[in-house]
Amino acid sequence: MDHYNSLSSAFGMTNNCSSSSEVVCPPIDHHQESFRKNSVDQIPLTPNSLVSSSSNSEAGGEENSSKTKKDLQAKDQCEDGDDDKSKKVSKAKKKGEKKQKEPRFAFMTKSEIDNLEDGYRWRKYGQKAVKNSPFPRSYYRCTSQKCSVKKRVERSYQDPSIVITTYEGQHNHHCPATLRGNAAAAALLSPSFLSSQQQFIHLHEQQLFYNPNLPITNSFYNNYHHQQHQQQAQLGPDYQYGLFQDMVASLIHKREP
DNA sequence: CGGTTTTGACCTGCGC
DNA sequence: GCGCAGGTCAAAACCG
Repeated sequence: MDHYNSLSSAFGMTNNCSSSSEVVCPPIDHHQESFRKNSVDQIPLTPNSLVSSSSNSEAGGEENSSKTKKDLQAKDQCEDGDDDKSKKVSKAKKKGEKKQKEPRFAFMTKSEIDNLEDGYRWRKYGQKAVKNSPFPRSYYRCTSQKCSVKKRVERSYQDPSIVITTYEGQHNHHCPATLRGNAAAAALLSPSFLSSQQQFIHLHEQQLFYNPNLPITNSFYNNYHHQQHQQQAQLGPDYQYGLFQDMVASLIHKREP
């Protein structure tokens, strides 16, 4: 299990990933059925501001309300009796305190399945059309109470075969799932209170562990590297991927004679 | 019947 | 200040 440790160290498995920055993932190429049910290809991703701004919004927003909702919040919500304006949830409270962003961790997965099995249980709480994309973005929250981890899932409009998953926050409980009959994999995952970044690493480490022949090739790495340069040029210095380079390089080194 | 998904409205942040 | 886009809420619908 050598590469296991190398991966962890490459990512700096200590909890301090720079806050408010979105970390992207390495490309790990594996087509064979891994311990997950999905066959996937993982590719790097983007930083915090995923969406660029432009003009046309096909999403639009049916603003012409059909009056339906309205009263819902007006009713039990305003117990204070303040201005009806303040209705809505008290979510944004914390006066003065600017809501800090949780560290995010995003990666791309080549899969026909949108919602990838990651061992945790999620409840969908929203879906939005994404500007310039025909594919909607789905919002999920961890079903465990007291756990505030969220994830977003969307399909790349550039390559519809790619699913972009963004985790936000850190689980404060054990992994409840059994990962599709693979008890060993579940066992590996469960003892941790992992950040989403760490979770991702664990997943890949497990995949590598159970699939020693995963094709992590130089050509794949080069392709990945090229993509990273493009992404960085596009997204600026916040885009972090140096660790991934190290990690992938280390994998190549270990696997290639 | 309880948990999950769907879906339109609302909130918030940001750029102009 | 306004408008847009992303994110969230919660009633209703759906499903086991």
